[in-house]
This record gives sequence, structure tokens and C-alpha cells, in this order.
Amino acid sequence: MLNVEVYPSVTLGPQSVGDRCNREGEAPRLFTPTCDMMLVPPPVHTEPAAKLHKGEEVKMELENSALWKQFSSQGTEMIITKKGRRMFPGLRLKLSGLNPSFRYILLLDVVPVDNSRYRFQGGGWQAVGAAEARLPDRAFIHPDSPATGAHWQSRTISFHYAKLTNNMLDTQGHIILHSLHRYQPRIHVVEARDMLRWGGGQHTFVFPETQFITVTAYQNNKITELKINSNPFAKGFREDGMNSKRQRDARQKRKVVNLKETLDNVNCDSAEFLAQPASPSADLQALGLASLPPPPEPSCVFKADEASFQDVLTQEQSLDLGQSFIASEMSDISVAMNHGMQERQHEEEADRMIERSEAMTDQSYNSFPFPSALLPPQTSSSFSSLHAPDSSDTSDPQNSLSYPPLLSSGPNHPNTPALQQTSFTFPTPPLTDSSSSSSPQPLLSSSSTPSSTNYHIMAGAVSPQTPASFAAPPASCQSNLQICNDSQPHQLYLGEAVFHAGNLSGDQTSSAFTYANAPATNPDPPSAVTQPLIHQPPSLPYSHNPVSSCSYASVPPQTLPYPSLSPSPTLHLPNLTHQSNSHASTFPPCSFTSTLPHPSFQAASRLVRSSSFQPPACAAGAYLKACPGPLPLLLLLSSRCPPSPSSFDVSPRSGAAPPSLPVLPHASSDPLPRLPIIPAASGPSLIPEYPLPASVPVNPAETAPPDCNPREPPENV
DNA sequence: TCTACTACCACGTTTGAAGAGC
DNA sequence: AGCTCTTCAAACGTGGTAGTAG
Repeated sequence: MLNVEVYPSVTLGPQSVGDRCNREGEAPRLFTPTCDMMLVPPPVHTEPAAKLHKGEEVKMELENSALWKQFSSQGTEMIITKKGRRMFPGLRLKLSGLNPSFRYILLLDVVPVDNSRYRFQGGGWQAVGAAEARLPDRAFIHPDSPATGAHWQSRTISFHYAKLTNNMLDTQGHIILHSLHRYQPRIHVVEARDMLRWGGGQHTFVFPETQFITVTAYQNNKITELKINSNPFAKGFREDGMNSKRQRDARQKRKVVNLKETLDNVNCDSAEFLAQPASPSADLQALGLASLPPPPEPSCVFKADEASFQDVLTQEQSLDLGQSFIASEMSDISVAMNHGMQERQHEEEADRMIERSEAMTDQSYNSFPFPSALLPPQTSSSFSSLHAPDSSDTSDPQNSLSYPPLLSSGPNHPNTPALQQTSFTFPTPPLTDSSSSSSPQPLLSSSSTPSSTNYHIMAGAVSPQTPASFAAPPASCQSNLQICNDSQPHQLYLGEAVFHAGNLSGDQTSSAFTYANAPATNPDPPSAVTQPLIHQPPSLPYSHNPVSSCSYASVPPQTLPYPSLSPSPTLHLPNLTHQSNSHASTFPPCSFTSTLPHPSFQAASRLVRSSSFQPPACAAGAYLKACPGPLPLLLLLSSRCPPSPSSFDVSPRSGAAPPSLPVLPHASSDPLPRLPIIPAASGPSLIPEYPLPASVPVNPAETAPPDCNPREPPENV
């Protein structure tokens, strides 16, 4: 029996069946109802995270950054469907700076960028109103989690298994989003030092170029073209594909001709038709069901096959610019290119793609109507200095055109020497609001411990690649922004930039910049004046969104001890089999000190409840009791905290004691919504439909090995 | 009437099962 | 008997499109 314990702010849900567990040669494991999962409060942090990462700097690179930027330049759109849709491009990441022997959990969540609803008008996206009520924050835990730092650093990390849905009643564990809203994916690296406990340091990475607007149908034709040309699954829609517009038109034409011929056939055989019962097919077609196969070889029947063949023969060998980005996704695509002939052909194509890609990206970004005032003093070349060089990634023409880090800081380092703004420019609008940085709300945990949580705004600044069509935030944002101006936030995270990336100029490989956990004082967005909103994409909720950031500013970082956790909080992450070394599972409890920022909309009001707000318990400290394989589970994250932390039932690793966490129904409109349990994807009968009443008992006996769906394409090739 | 959404379609990709060959 | 390779079908991912609901 699948068991899902939901901590109010951390709802664990099974990932969709599509969320395969295995990776890279591992036996496929499918998340099944037999996998027990539960979330438990975060462990008590006993060792300062700062020690754990002393001298280290966790870095993350977006491997397919060029592709993302290409989309971003047009205004990335992501289809969301009721059943869930994968993201394309996917998040392909490279991690470094981790302790090879420590275990980490990687999470992906998607947070609204602003509080606006968008509409595609006049060839661009315009904010047209207030956003829908905030949905429960679901986080997608990478199936490999927890894995050692060596594991994460040895391969490309892909989150393409994550699916987006607009079904608020989704039971598959997909990430629920509103359509026509703007979102920003975030990747969280949470240290799970002994694979049984979450704790230690936490890092949040944000790649501004991965912002997207959710849609149920593509609005921007350019995005459609890019998707078709970049996504192998959409090959059929390419110019030379059988599902291209030309081919579809041809099919449509054939259908019409077919129908006409059929009708003619009926006419010419009318005598016979009238004389004897018509065949079923002729009968159907005569009724207009032209889609049915034509009658076999009637003398005057149009031969559709011939026409079709002709159409195929006339297909052109088009190589759209967008196809160039296949190169950046080559690892995904190359799987099918195993044969020499194909491979050579592909390589040749890839080379041409790269060439065109370079030309295109240059054009795209160089010509991007990014306000010069927003651009940092550095030129593209200077940006590259901040980017980790990757000579091997020849498919990524953007590597040479890296973007400077937006922010850089460490949590709770208000006294960190401020970085001169002149030497550290903020090319993107998100930077305009630093309040979020000042007091980022915890996503997984709220107790902010110095250096426990780092926020990284990745080098790819939003603005340069964000299309001007991305409407500026509503006037309300501006007002909020102004409100935030009364502080000097940038100095804070800028200073942190120096603190954590003080050798930026010298460390060319640094791609991660810690995000300061600013104090209550709201920093002053430096870019507020220099960056016209009209050309700036909405700010990130936690780090840039004026509204949220301002609200956060009123709430100083809190270090709330996790309430009476059960003896030995256990993180059941059976996925350890594929990991080499095992660590003692009896690590002393450690307090979770990460301070993930929280999206704007729910910030202020909730945080005010500081007395009962216990961030760590809410999310980061979630304990997982999952199937014995890569962790295919999904979290619901929220700032909501359980009414009674003591109610946590931390079951031992053996899984003997089913946890009994309070399950709270969630209403997005509720200022303090409670998150529903996300039933298991494969075990609908096991998990009640949303909303769920209370905790679901765990049946330890039904912890069969996970059976990952083999249908998932290889993630890392 | 317009907009957004859903269900379905056709095509391509991926994967594992089944069979053949060695 | 065991291994490798090939073939095939099913599942799934994809954008397009017609229909529907508000």
C-alpha cells in the first residue's frame, strides 16, 4: 500500500508513472504503489552547514543553455495539459562543487515569476490581469535522489521526466501550474548527508533563461517552430516530416479528392450500387466518411497512395535554424543515431546546425532589444569570464556568450562587504528587487542558517534573452518596486557575491552565485531606476519580485528549531543501491538551515505567522520513505506549516511504523492553504483523491521493489 | 463572438518482447 | 543453453485541429 504522509507544507506525491527511476544503465524501476513514501519533518541540524561547504562552492550549469536562450529570446511557452506534459527544452544540468561522498537530493520546483496573468497580443505577451490563486507548490525530486555528490557530478542531470499540468486535481504528482502564467523553474540541491536525513547545506539555482509561460496551445508560431525543430518527438511536424503542414494539407486534399472520387465512384457504379447492396466501405464513404480507407481497386477510384508518395518525394531537405538546437540536445537525439551512415549524416547536420545556431544565436541575442541601460558594463566577452568554460560542448554556441550572474550572496551575511555596483552589474530586471534576496522565504526550510542555503542566480541573465514581448509587470509591480527602494538590498547580495564568488574575476569557471539570505532590512534594488520595467521580464517572486520581496523584508530570517522530532528521523531513500558507498544512517540529527525563498504571493501574510512557522519542518526536512530505488517522488512545497509538528510520525527506516502526518486540505485562496496529499500515480486506489483527509497508513509489507517504466527515454546519453 | 481548453489525430521515438541465428 | 542481433508492436511524446465551454 502506498503510503504518503503529507506534512502540511510538504506534500509528497508520487511522480507520474513516467517519472522513471533508473538512469544510465540502472535497471529500470517504476514507481509503483508498492513504494512507500512519506514525508517527515526535517531533521535537526546539528552541524553548521557552513562547515560542510567550507571552501566549496556548489556550481550548477545549464547544459542546454543555448537552447533555452533561444526559446527565451522568443518567449518560452510550455504546454500544459490535463494529463501532464513534459517540459521542452528540458533542464539539463551539470553540478560541481559537491562533496563526492555526501548525498544530495535534487529537487525541481516551478514558481510564478509574478502575480500576473498573460495574454499573447500583438506578437508578444502582455500582462492582462491578476494571476490566479497560487497553487500548491509541488516539487519534483530527481529520481536519482538521494545520490552522492560524485554521482551527481559524474553525469548530466536531467529533469525532463517532470511533467506540467493544469489539472488542479492531478493525482499523478505532476507540477500543477496555471495556464497563461509565467513561471520560473528552480533547482534545489539539498544535502542529505547520510541518505536518511535531509539537512546540511542547501543550494537553490535559478536560470533566468528557463522562465516560461504556460499555455494550453502554443501562441507564438516561432516557439512552435523552435519546438518542432528541436524536439525529436515532434519530428513529424517538420517541413520534411509526414505530419508537416504541407503533408497535412496534402492529406486533407487527398481526403477531399478521395471523397469526391468515392462519390464519383458511387455515381458511376450507381447502377450496380442500386442493383445490389453496397459494400460496407462504399457505403460508409458514400456517407462522407472519407477518412476510411478507399474501396479496394475500384476502376475509377483515386489512388491516394500514389499522390502520397509524390508528396513524399517532393519533400525538401530543410534545415531550419531551430534544428540547430538539436545539437544542444544531442545527447537525447543521438541515441537513435547508432548507425554509421546515420551518424555521419547526423554529425554533418549537427555541424551545420551549430554553424547556423551560432549565427542565429548571435543574431538573436545581439539584436535582442535589451535596454542598454540594463546591460552590464561587461560585454558578452566579459560574461563568458564568469561562465565555466566547456570546450567540449561544441554544440552550445552560447557558451562563449555567457551571462553574468545576477546576484551573488550568502544567506545571513548582511555584513558581507558590499560589492561595488559598478563592478557588478545587474543585467536583468529580477535584480531590480532584492528584497527577496534579503529574506528569501524557505521553500524547503525556513530556518536560515548562515551558508546553509545558497541561492544561485545562474549566469544566464533573464533580460538579455528575455524577449521584449514579455510584458512588463503591471503598475502594481512598479509601486511595489518603489516600496522596495527604500532599502539597499543589492549591496547585500552584491556583497555576498564578493563573499562567495570573490574571485569571480579570477575564477572563470564559476557559474553559481550564492544568493544572500538578506536580513529583514530590505535592500534597495539598484536596477529599479536603471531598468525600465517595460523591457524587463517580471521579477522572480522570491528573489526579484517586488511584491514578495518587500513582504519578505518584514520578516527577518528565523531559525526555528524543528519541533520534537521523533527519535531518529529517517529518510527512506532506497535508491541507495546504485550508489557506491553507504553512510552511517545514524547521523546525529541536524537542523535544516536552508532558506529557500518563497514565491511572492504567499509570502507576507504567511510569514507573519512566524510564531508558528517552522520552515524546516515544512519542507526541506521532509523525510522520504520511498521505493528502494531512485527516488521517484514528488513534493508539495508550501510555506504552510503543520499545526502540530509533534504530530509527525517518523518511522524508522524499516518502515515498521507508518507515519501519521496531518493532511490538510488545501484551498489556494486560503491565505494559509493546506496542501493536499498527492496520491500515488500508480495507486489511485491507494491514495484517496484530492483532497485527502488525513495521513494514509503505510503498509510496510507492500514495499515491493520499484518498477520503473522503461518507456522513458534515456536521460543521459 | 471571442478566448481558452479539451479530446482526438497522425506521426515519430523509444523500448522491451519475441524470434532467429550463432 | 546462452548470447547477440534483428524485428516488431505497444506505449508514449509531439503539435495540429476541430469541437466545446464560459
